[in-house]
Amino acid sequence: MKFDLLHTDSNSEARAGILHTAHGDIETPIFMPVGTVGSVKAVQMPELMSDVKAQIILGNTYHLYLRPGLDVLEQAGGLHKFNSWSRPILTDSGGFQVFSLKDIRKMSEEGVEFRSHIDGSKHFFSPERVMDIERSIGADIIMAFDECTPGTADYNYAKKSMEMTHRWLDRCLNRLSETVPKYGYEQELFPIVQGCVYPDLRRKSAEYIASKECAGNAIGGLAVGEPAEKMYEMIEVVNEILPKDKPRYLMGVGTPANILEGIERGVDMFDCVMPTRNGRNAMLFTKQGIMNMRNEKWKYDFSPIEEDGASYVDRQYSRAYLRHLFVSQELLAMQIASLHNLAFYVWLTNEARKHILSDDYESWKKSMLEQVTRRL
RNA sequence: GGGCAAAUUCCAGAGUGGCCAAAUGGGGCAGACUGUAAAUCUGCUGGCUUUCGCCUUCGGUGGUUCGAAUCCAUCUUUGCCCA
Repeated sequence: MKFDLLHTDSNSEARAGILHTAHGDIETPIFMPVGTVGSVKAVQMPELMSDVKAQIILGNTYHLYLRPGLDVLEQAGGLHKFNSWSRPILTDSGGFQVFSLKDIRKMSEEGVEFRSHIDGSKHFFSPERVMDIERSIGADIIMAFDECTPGTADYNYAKKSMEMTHRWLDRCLNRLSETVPKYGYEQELFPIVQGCVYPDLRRKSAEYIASKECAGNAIGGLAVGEPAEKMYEMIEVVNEILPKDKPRYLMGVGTPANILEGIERGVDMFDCVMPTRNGRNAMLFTKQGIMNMRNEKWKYDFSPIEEDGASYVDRQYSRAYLRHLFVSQELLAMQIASLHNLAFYVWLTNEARKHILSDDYESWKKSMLEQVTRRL
């Protein structure tokens, strides 16, 4: 896996590059749709390819391990073949579930015991086990098993948690060195910086992660309860240390504004459930601002969803029609909204890339930021 | 023509003397959602007022009572049964 850094903006840390993987190239900065259980909810693969123009999607180790299970994935020949997504895939390790499923898991130095959210059964995730599972899933980029520390953690907890995540990283790397990919193409591990909102911890973590010289590096434990300003500050602290010649992935972020701010601070890759989840819940992100499609104000608005939107659905359907679909709880509403939002997110990062390459990212970002944060 | 039953706030439907502006569900309106336990969750839903509170409302009218959605009389409407 190779990363070509094409250009860095002269007025900020914003970068444009290309990440080469076994399943194709990824032009950065990029937004990666989340497909937790092997499917980007409410969106078909052909739509994801040609309408959203997604270059890479995510899967989740914890969820795929529980369903469909490793035997199915292995017999299918890996996740790419199973879900028929031929472009790159990244799997998150289950580290986020350590955070989001904190009530049904027990953590120790050895690893994490989850009680399945589906049937309550017990499953033990050690760093070694997670690497084996990610081998079986067969993503191009596999994330290290970490603890996603809550943004509200105190210093001592954050420090201990970070140190354990570092030890887990070593165990992940060891396990990977002892095993080989199952499906004949390379898999690269991205380690994850933690350290909560504490600059010295973040620096320490970034140094440790950088020292491993992995193919790419991730920043985790952000957008989990801390103020946005803290998040931006932590990105700056970390990106001063993470190598410039490797892609930087800000995990789980975020709003269009978060993404523009992240790019400005040198982040190359983003993922977030927001475009799909909020889309299913009737929230549309557009370059003019945010729309709640359930609102009565769209009832008689027969204009296109977004005149110059990034997807065909924006011109195919009117606001009044989409509102009708949401009010009627029609499945098509979620499909249209998800497709629209994902297309917008990918468009936003592609547009950022163009402006980085033409060296006017800062001025473009400033005007775009004003627009996307408006409420329509 | 006779008998019985019922009429409640947008809808359905509880409530049968004060704890009732009135349960619950639906609908409506608004908000939340950041490496997905989420097609989920939260709030509001008679009017006025910052709160206290006041006013109007349980088919119409007239009563009984300190007090009525609740009791009585009558009218209207609807449903069911018998002819």
